[in-house]
Amino acid sequence: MTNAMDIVIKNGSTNGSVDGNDESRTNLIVNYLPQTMTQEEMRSLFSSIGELESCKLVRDKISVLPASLQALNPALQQGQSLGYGFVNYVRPEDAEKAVNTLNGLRLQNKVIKVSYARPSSESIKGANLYVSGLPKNLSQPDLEALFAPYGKIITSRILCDNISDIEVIKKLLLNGIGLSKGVGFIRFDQRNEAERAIQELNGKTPKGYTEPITVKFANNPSNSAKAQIPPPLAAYLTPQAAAATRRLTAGALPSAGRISIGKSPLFAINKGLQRYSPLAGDLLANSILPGNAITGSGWCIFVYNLAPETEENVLWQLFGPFGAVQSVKVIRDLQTSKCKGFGFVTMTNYDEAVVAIQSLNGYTLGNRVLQVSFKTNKTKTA
DNA sequence: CGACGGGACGC
DNA sequence: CGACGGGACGC
Repeated sequence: MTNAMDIVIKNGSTNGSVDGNDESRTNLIVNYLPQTMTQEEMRSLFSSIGELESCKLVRDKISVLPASLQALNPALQQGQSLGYGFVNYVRPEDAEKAVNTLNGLRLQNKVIKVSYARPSSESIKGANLYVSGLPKNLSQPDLEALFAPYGKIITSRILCDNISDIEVIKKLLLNGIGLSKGVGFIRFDQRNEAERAIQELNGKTPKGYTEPITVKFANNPSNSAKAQIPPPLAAYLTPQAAAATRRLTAGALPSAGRISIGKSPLFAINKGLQRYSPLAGDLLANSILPGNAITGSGWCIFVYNLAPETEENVLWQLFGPFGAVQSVKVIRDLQTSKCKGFGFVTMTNYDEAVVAIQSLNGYTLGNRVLQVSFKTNKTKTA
């Protein structure tokens, strides 16, 4: 297994790569891309630095869509973005410049990471560890320090509780309870480094710790066998929507961690969803699909029972905490300029729109109970 | 107890 | 208590 063949670096014209091109100084890996970013958008961004040899956004190819629906739109045939990709420049100096200027760039709600891709190799796969039983006050540097003796750490992370409502924040502020769930991830450069860390740390109580920790290989994200969507519903869903639904079904709340304290109102997740929307379609009504999905222009949300004095900023404040908001619109009477009682909000990401609807439908704003749902196709003329 | 805009292929 | 992440090697 130990093979030095793939790490040969020479000054001359030859090297260890298969195709004879040394990519070690031109090929970049880009991580933490926004979910909605396409390969062409990625190409556009990185082309601004210099000429590209290639650009590849990695997508999952697992399809939840029947072939008949995919045939409607070629874009649906591709799986959802896995949030990372590769950019290979023609010139090493451009690659270097891309790392220096684009690493850390904020795109939508993400901060992208741009770094040199490691040479593709079997030895670097499956080097991600799942660690539990960590002290709640352990910092990320602490975690890395614990694992550093066993190899080169590529990434690390400590998971935190979802902050989905105001109660959690209150607890945090009043009691100073830590966010950490006591679990984290460590990705090593090499799998054998990860294996050694397991041998040395799993079940052990590190110095200064009071409890033993668990260290094992992290689950492979590709085979997360969570609740599946019933076929009739899946037939209407985009891959993104299906994935979001899977997460919701599994009880996980997407978009956690983005919360704006002090920008009230914040909201408890609404329990009794349906009764506030007697006339609205379901959350996943077929009337909203697949038109929105195909045009890719965002998810339009209908907001009803707004007060006559309502201004646009109210809608921004209501929906902003849930994710990327593209536009808001308060519908007004042309004569009086007073709000006619409803408005529209377009959000970029389906899963964020779902959470916003779930959270805001039934929410009492002033003395009015809002009704929030995906926009339907109703027209005034009816 | 009433319910789904308006503008428009754009640098 | 356990906890598996919006995404790190070309899905």
